[in-house]
Amino acid sequence: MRSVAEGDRTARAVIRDEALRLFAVRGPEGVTVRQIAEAAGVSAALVVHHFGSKDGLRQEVDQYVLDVFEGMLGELAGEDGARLVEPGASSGLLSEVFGRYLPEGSPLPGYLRRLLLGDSEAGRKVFQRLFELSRGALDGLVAGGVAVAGRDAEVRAAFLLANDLAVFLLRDRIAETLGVDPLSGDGMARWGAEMLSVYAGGLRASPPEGPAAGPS
Amino acid sequence: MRSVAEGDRTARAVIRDEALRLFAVRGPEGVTVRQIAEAAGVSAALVVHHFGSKDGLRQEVDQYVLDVFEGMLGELAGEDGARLVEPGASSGLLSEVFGRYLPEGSPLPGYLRRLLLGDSEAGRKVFQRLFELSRGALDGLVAGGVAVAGRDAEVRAAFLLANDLAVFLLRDRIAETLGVDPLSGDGMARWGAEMLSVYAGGLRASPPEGPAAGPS
DNA sequence: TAGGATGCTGTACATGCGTTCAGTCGCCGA
DNA sequence: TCGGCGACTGAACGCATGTACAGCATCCTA
Repeated sequence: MRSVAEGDRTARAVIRDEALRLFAVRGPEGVTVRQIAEAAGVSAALVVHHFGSKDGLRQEVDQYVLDVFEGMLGELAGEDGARLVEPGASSGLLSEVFGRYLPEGSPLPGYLRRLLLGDSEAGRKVFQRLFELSRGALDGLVAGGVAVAGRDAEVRAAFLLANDLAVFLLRDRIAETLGVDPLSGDGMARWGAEMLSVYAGGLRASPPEGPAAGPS
Repeated sequence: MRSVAEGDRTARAVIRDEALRLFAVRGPEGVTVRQIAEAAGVSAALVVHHFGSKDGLRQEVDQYVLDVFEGMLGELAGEDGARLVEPGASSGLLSEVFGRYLPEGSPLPGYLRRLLLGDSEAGRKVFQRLFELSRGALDGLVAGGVAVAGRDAEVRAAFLLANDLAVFLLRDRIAETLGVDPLSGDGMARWGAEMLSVYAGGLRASPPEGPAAGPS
């Protein structure tokens, strides 16, 4: 038999994808080689055959996620950063990217979450890249007159990025407490409205009245 | 021998404390019973003898952390919530609490981090409690005229809480990228200044000039 | 059409895990 | 003083893990 299973992906690709899916949910430590093999419909020995070891597989999945993510961010690069704080924007940069490029149940967000919270080299890269993006977006906002650099533009950009990531990292907790998933359409509208309101005028300012309408 | 080791803590307490320390760094899954026993200077069998099982130990550590944390929050309850957005405040509620009640190298923040990010019942409780605190603080700010409730006070409180937790959850990544630990004295001053500036007047507003001085 | 390379499997092995168990030591109430 | 009791240990058990290995089937090449 010649390595074709599950459509036309090679068995190698199927293993990689199943590993990605399982790693995203339970983390590499929480998943066994045998479980990955079963999910991919192959033997445990084949996993080792293709990737050398479990850690080799983990590294390859890391790299794969990095590449896919970079591809998504690359498509975004040319756009106007000022969209971020404009009417109708989503509840953040990441939600925007995910909502646009990933299907509903994609394991990528979960995997990236673990990457950001762990201390892998891949995680550092992702954060560094996001920070550069945030830094650039802030510059765009300043150029557009929508924001000022503040006394410390680096810290201000990091503050905005951290706030953005917070919704993503605490999604489940927020959903439980608020009763609405902040990354769903409904949740993004409510979260985004408050976020934009604060960013536009601080805590003293009221959000606009109309549904999901931006500051004049 | 009568169960006295490491000062006057019982062996049981020593085991609990060492487990807390190790769990905070590597997570319960990443620590073995034998490692906990060695760190506590006892046999692995004694760990099981006192706590029934590894999971029993984990549950007890969870409860212990919950109690200590609740004690810290209780002492804070009577204070004026408006302190949060006032000049000289720290870079957030949690940093404030930790800085005030915990010694430098305390494992508690790390443990709480894992609690908040995992999906344990204890984690849900902690977040719920913090949300109530945030909700109350927002009410205090509104009463003091420093903020408005917004169109959706629940979401606004969650937004403020999530932003606060973000610094805490992403501490390492931020420190690497910015070159300064956002929870150190220096980092808190810089982070807090930008945070307060945005909360006071939005992204269009500049932070004040003086070092760590608040809005007029 | 021979033969080597490649995809793939079942089995086996060493290791480390959580847990059990029989037994020792020292304290304390009767 | 003695008998029970709780703290505590070393050794062992069953199990799951990551990995190595020998072998089988299929394909590509010469």
